[in-house]
Amino acid sequence: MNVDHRVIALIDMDCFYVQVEQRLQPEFLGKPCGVAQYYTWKGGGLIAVNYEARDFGVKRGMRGEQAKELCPDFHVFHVQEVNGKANLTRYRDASADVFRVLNANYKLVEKASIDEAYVDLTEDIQRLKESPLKLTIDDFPSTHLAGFTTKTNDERIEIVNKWLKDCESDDEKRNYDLVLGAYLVEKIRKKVKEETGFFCSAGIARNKILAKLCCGFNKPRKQTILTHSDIDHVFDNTPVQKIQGLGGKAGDRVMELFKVDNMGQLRKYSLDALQASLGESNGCWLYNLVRGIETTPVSSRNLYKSISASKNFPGKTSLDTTEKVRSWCQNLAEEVFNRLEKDRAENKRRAKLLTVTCTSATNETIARSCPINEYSIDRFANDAYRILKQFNKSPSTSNIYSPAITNLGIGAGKFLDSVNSRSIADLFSKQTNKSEQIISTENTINWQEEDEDEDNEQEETITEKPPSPPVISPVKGDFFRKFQKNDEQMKTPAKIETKPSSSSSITSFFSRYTTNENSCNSIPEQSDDRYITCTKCNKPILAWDMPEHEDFHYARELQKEENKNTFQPATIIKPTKPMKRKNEKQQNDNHTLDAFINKKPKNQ
DNA sequence: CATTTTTTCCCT
DNA sequence: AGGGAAAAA
Repeated sequence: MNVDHRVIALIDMDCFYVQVEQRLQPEFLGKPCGVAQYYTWKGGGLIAVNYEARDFGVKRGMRGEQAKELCPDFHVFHVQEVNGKANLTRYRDASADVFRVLNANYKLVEKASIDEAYVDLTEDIQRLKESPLKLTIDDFPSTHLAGFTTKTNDERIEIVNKWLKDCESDDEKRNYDLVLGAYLVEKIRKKVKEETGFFCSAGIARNKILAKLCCGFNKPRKQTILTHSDIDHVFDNTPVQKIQGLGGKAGDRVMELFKVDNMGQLRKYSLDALQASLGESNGCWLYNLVRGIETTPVSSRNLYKSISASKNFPGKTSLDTTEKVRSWCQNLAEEVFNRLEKDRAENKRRAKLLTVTCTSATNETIARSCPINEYSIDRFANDAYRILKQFNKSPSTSNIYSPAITNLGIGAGKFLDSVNSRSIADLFSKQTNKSEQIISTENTINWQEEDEDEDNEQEETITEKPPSPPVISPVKGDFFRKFQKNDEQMKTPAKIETKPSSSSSITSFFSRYTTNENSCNSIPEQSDDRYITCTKCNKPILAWDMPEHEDFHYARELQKEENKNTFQPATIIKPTKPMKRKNEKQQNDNHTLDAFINKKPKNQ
């Protein structure tokens, strides 16, 4: 029962941003609409278009003005602007409305994007089986079967009815849990509509990739089931790029390498053939997928791992003075701060790492990080600006910033629960009594001191609930993310491209840019108080990595403990990796991939 | 000059 | 840590 007897749904809100705006202004329901960011440049760029407008050929990415030409009745909603920057808060809040409903009804919900959720229904279906119920076509008002195109509702009913009959008479009842899954999804979608006002579509299948794929087959306001027996037929008509993870360069490479354009054509390739070109992990993943097998679990995570704000400054609008850069640091810092504060209140956690990203007019992107010691707009803005100063090539006497910045972003991540994970770990580990030296340095992550009163309470209650066991992920379905291009024959001479040599990388790297203003106080030299010595392994660990590092030790201990008692039956995973032992796996992968990448000749 | 703004995950 | 791919509205 481990193989793939799960039932997974992918729920996707229909043209979500448009629905959010229409909920606020219902008079636009039923009319062709879209949501655009900004408006001065050709009426803004559309990031969402509803189905009424799509009938006129309006597409995402178009300009508001262009949409008007195609569809004179088209209405453009504009994303809220704060300090001259698009602000997506309204949609994040609406997203939270949706997830409140999903989470209230199901335990295993994974937020896949602002408007998409995976739900693992397997257990709910088992429960449902205990009290049998008689389902009729009326329980499936918006359900379709993948692989069958129906023009009319009567046709749809005929198909679905036949399928329901088949499932009942099927002795093994292999498909019956998909029936129940579709039934549950009809119900949850109705509930979402009732409680949020939003319509959605859904796909129901035995794994995430298939659920995601078939969700797109009937939209909007419909759901589609993909049964095991229909997979071959569906894959014969599924372009490679339609598969999640293969929509970009990876998919192009697969098509080129194996001379295929749809998924079905990949069936004729052996596991070895796929692995030879794609590596052990990717080859295995694809081999199984083509046969309808994919084991990536639905993880129950609702919270963002990072919060960021960024803005493009294209062409003439690029940030070419220190004042502009300073000022936008302030604006972005303000947005990040506001969202971070809200997140702290709601989720009792704090971000520990601030990351500044910027793209220069030379089209080079850099990202640099520094620890967050204190939540404040000015701290974020100052830290960001101090980092950016390092990359300004103009003399400090000038107010010119060069090369000018065409994209600037500030983000925060590495969240740490205010209910400190370290104290939890300590409570459960053997030597409880020496946790004090972990956070002792002044310059490290001492935000705790401000919150002492509330922390005291929390520590008491901790003993009550044991920490959720570390999820040791099984053969995590890997995607194809290992393809890069190296075709920078461009005229842009690769600047100072003297790789930050392997040695003292950070120091040497910055030293190249500190011609003026070497008073970069918050990014200290190598007399590093950013490092803390781990008491468990005696290795120097970056301060902001310490909590994770601690978790690592903790998880390891737990695992040791568990291995004493239970024996792990080696992951039962299907007909996967036969030969190929662990012996040179790494070398093998790298080798084939390198050859693979370098081989690519045509790339204009 | 111009889809833009996010977010996550993988590779090195 | 930092760069980049992929995906979504």
